[in-house]
Amino acid sequence: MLYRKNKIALVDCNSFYVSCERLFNPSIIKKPVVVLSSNDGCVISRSTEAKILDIKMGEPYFKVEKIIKKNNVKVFSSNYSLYGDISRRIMKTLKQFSPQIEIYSIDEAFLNLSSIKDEDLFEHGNKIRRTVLKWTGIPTSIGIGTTKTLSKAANHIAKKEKSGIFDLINSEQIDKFLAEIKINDVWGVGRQLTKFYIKNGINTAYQLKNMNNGWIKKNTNVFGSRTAMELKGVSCISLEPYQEKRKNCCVSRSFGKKVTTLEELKESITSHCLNAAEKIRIDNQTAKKVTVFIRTSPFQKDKNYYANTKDIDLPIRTNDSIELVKQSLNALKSIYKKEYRYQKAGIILSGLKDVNIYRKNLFSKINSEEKRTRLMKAIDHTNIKYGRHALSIAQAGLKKKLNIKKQHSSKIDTACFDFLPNVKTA
DNA sequence: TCTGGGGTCCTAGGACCC
DNA sequence: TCTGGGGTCCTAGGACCC
Repeated sequence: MLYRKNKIALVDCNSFYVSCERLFNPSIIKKPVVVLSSNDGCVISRSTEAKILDIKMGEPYFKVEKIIKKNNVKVFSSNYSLYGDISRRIMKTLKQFSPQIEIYSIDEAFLNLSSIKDEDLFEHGNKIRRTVLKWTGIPTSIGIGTTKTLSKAANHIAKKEKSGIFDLINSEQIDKFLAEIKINDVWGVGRQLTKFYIKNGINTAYQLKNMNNGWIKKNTNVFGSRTAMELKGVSCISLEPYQEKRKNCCVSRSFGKKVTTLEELKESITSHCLNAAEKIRIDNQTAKKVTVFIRTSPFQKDKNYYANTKDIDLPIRTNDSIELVKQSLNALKSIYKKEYRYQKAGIILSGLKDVNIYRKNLFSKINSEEKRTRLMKAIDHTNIKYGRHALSIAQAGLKKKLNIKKQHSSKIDTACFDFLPNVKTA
């Protein structure tokens, strides 16, 4: 039997959100820069210069504010439509290098490079990096291995290499490199598993690779054993080039200021619900269940903590905004308690299925249903044409934007000519 | 004072059936 | 009312990812 080994590359953008901001603002190149999560809550992207200042990933802004001010770190609120737009351009570029591509996240993709000769892998990776940089302006790192987990590990090393590429396939000292990767940096090993492995004397990727599979299976689960097998070079997690539609759709936000009244919560839930409904309509899906959740801040330990969720099974699966809002407001009323200061509210639509799979419900009045479908289409159309929230329903409230902190926005809009970056020609 | 948002998959346990 | 064994399906909660 002809055996062909897999060759998988993981392409990962360097400090992706920061790099996107730099595209439109060259003055911050080589300067310390961070991008904050929504509500300017946490640091979610850092330039190399900011990492050196010991600003950690996920750290709350207020905790690092001193370091930031002192070192003149540039701060940006996140601009997801910009990042999404740049991401699509990058993925389109990557597709030219392998039709077998799995877009894994906004800034990462696995590429199947099995058709490339071993000796050409490094140069091929180089070409990918150069092209992405030239066409989109975003720097990347590339790790190459025989399994997804190994390509992730290789990427970890690539981040520290000057070339930005690391190829574990042609490396004669795979074990030496794996020994340098800490167990918590292995893809698939999170907090709990790290704790467990360290307790059992497993501190590096190399040690995990050499553990007896029976032991791992017995003490963790199939996930744990898959990760270990993949480190051994046995492919257990296949590349998935086809993007499946989502199975759940969650829209939630923290409040800029704590919220106490039912009225305010209603506004936020309505607005989240409208967003979620629009998302699943775009994907041509309907929901079977809607879940509403609210909670107070989990960080204020001395104060009363309250968190609750309510599921509602929909009698008929739907993507109708008006119906979904009605149901979710009912759910909200059943869990709202007035003595609390709420920090976050959200909604989850689940049991999502393609519209076409389910025929129209036999008992619904066809006429009114079709009218409703047309109304939803009209709303979506108008919002695409005139901007989000051009059409909404009254309950969503017009004041809600006031309650979202976004002090450092670059206000870049890639759909607007005014923001085209300037290119100096030599 | 201030601590993100959106996903997937696995597992255990309950409900139900024969 | 008591007794057994085996199977499926569903769901909540946990762990993980970016």
